[in-house]
Amino acid sequence: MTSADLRTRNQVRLLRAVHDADAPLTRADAARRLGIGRNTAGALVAELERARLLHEVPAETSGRGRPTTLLVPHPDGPLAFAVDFREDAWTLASVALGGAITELEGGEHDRTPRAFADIRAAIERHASGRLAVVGFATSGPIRDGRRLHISHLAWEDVELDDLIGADWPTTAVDNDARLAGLAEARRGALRGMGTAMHFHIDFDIGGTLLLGGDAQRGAHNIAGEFGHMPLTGSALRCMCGVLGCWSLDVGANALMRRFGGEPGYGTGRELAQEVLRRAEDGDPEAGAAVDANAAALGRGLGALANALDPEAISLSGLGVDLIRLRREVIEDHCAEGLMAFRRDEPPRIVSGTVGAAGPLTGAAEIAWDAILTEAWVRARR
Amino acid sequence: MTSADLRTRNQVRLLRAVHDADAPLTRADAARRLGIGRNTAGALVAELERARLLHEVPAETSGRGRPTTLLVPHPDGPLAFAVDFREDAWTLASVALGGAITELEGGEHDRTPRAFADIRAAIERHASGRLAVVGFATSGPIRDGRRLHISHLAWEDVELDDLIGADWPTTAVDNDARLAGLAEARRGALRGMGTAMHFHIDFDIGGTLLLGGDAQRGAHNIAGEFGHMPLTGSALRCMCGVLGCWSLDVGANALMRRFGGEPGYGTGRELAQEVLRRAEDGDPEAGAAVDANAAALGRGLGALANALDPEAISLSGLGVDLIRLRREVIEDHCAEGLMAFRRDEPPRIVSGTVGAAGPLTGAAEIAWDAILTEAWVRARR
DNA sequence: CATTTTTTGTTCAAGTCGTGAACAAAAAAC
DNA sequence: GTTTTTTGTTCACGACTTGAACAAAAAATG
Repeated sequence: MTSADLRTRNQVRLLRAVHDADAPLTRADAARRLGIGRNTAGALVAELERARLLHEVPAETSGRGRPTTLLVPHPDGPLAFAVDFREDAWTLASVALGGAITELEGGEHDRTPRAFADIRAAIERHASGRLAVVGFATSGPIRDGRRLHISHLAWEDVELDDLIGADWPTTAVDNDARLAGLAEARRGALRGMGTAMHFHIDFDIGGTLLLGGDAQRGAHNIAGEFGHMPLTGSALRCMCGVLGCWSLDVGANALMRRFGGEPGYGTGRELAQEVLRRAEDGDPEAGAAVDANAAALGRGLGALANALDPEAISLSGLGVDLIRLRREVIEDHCAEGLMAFRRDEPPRIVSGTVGAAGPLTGAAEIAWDAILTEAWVRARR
Repeated sequence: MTSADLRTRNQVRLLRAVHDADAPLTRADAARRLGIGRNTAGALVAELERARLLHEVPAETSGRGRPTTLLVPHPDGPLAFAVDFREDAWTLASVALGGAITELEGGEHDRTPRAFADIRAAIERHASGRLAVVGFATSGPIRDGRRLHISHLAWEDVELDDLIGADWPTTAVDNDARLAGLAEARRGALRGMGTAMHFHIDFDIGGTLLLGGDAQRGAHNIAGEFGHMPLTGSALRCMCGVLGCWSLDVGANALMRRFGGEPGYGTGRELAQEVLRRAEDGDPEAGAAVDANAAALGRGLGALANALDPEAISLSGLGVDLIRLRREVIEDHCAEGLMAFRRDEPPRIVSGTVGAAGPLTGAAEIAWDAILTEAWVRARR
């Protein structure tokens, strides 16, 4: 590492600070935050402005002192696109430095890999020279970052390379639940935490362990199937091939099974919503089902907290409803699952604040992660 | 970060390379490994020699070319001490740069916190000006790095600060199972892996998740109680206060329960060894017990692999015996617990290679981690 | 045995970088 | 109108890594 690399490194740190801040940073602020002199900050920013990575606009003054400038994305700067590919629809958005999301287009799809062609066409419709990296969120595990297993679309071992081909822009792909967790860690309820977890509860449970603001991927990029641990003593066989998965007792599938629906990825989401609504209105049968769901959720969270000791656990999807309707049930059963000596300091269980935009937001984050590197910035100068 | 810090950073990287290498590095080797020029390496080493952090000795020549030097610990360089504090005994060792361990002293103790005074006296007997940091391995969770919970010594919430006082040398403390895992990750069976797990099986199971060669600690430094997740459907209540812990079915306590011993931390280790011996000799009852133990172990490992996707899982303690006697049982039940799509690529289950020296080795690693920092090296120059 | 090849150590000029100090600039407070 | 506070700018300085060129030391070659 030469002294020139030092410069690049500081520029990346500066850009990262701008990207991560929730309010625009002033130049003097940024200098303090990075622990560098105002002169150095000036030199860094000047170069970044010339590279069209950062733009300075006058900041409205506040308090005394010479007025400073706000560091904002350059109007001709790089953009990340983010794609949220769901089971029957997709969304394409553009994301500027700092994380501001502009939805560009969305569409439904026919559940065949052809959908990727539609998405690529949409990307091309909106792409300009400013497009730098596409972040892509999809459901299902993505083994080694290349092979898709989306069971409810009956995509088994679909090669990602075949789908996106060589003519796509630079792309960073990851799993939706994991990206939702990343979004909470970077811009939501888990911000600033060293150890945290996130779970998305839909038909079943997917999640991720978040360490220092990064989602863990595992050795084959398929970490996060927490729903497929036998945490609640179920005797049923899960669609994944294992006996007794936690997911059998938590999420829409568990509600459907109880109310006669066939577990699977069809219209069950409406049924689940209806059960929640009825429970909210006082229907005892629905209430019992929601109780059981919340209890199983809490029990599993307690077990996981013993092993991984998160500071907080955020939930999305049905988890938000369960917290709203049954916080106490979740927390009580979580406490029961906690080792006695931990019960005075249980993990905080919170609703995610990024909400349904989680996968899209997380996709934007991994795209910007690919941009905010020394290699990329060095090449841009 | 000024250019002077760049120098320190490179010196730390150099020292780290020397420490991590399994064979002494030559100066030219080190330069290549760090990607720096021979001239820079020469300057770095000269300064480190002056700071008594590194010593150069002529390397026996091999192949052609001008002979080079071997980078070895300086004879007056800093030393780490490592302590392994077990339930009834302790060991004190001295560890040089590179990880070479010299056992200094050991002793038994009376299971009261007084043991710490003995250990401190031993440290003082052996300490010289070269002692830099003491790494300390103890059983039981250490909440926030300060409060000990060693249930089988009936130490509940013992304040570590009271025990080691202000007059101890700089100390890095951590849990023994976690340090055993760290030892495997740094110098054993898990070396070089991005995601791996280690479990120590004694009376029950303790373990750690290893990411990029580092053991995860959690938000309150009490991560790793994987044994207290309900992975095997037990209906018993565990000593920890939770129903159905994995540890109830794996380890010496499970064997003792089966053979009439009272679960607890007494003499059960001999009983467990006897059961293993009898199983090895073909005793059917003992064999069945060992089978059950191995099956429960494998089932839990499969579940954890779904969630955390380790490349390999290493075992220590009884786990080594279980692998030796029942590898197939473990692997079969692990596969049953794995989601179907992962079964063609299961985590490798291996015996740890550091063995009983795990906690001591891990303690040495965290001590050297505290030395091999930019702040420490800068202060030393 | 002399020469060539290979590898490593050493020296030196060149190019960068961040710093700290001093000063200028611009606003608010007095 | 003056003082105080905060920020921007300039510049000399010290420190670092690099790359090239050359020296040194061993093995290989003939």
